[in-house]
Amino acid sequence: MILIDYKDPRPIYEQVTERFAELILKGALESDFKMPSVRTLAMELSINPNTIQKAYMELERRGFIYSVKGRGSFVAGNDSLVIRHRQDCLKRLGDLASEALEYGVTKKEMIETIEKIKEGKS
Amino acid sequence: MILIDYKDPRPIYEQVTERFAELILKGALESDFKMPSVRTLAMELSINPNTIQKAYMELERRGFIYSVKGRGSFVAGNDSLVIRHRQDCLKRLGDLASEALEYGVTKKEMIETIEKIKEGKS
DNA sequence: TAACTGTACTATCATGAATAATACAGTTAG
DNA sequence: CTAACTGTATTATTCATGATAGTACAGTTA
Repeated sequence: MILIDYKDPRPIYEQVTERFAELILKGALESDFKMPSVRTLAMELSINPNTIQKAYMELERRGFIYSVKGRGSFVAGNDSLVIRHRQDCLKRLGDLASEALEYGVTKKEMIETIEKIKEGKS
Repeated sequence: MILIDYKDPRPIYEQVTERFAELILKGALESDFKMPSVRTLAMELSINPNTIQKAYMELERRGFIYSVKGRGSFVAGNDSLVIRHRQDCLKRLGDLASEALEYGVTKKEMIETIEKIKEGKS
């Protein structure tokens, strides 16, 4: 479910955070799904529990999960998260396109690039 | 010409590198323009000469400038760099669009976003 | 020749990521 | 009830990286 890439320059806690956010946003993890415990996941990934704790705190701060002392951490309802993320994707795309325009890339080229994308190539 | 943003999480040498790359790619610095010397620029920015040295080494590695011991560093010819950067922009845009597709953003939304961009809004 | 250039090297410091080891409080299955 | 699990918090240590500081050497130029 989670893989750590030690060639990735990003810190481990960030990779874990992003990976779970991705799974939740793509609907791979249902609402109220019980997340692996901090200690269990740390064991599985052969890393320190504090690193997982940091990732879970960040996921909770961003609304992806909720944690209950003694019970565990669970996936939060994700409808508004999905909507927010789509808006964020569009914003990032617009920003990147604006930048590309400044470097001389044309809107036509960009639109053609998007139209050429094969759907479902994950 | 160069400004350091201490709120930017990126290291200083990277900010300097990216800023010069931007100036060169946008044609603000002509070929063979003499770059400020390592020590001069360090003085101006109130940072360490080694930090500028690192930025210039990176700029040279990426083909933006060339350095001559005793004479200085100079902007390299930038035609192929510009072409390469436009291709890179398009690739990044395509990658981001592919990712957005996986999160449920439609091509139509993306294309509309691009079409709405006001040109020359830098 | 003096003052400038790039380049290289070593040492030091601050910061953040990660580890390590506890500790405490709440939950739950046996 | 209790043992074993949960999340959470805290402190100390290690390590890598960015940045600073100081020095040195080689080449250029007015």
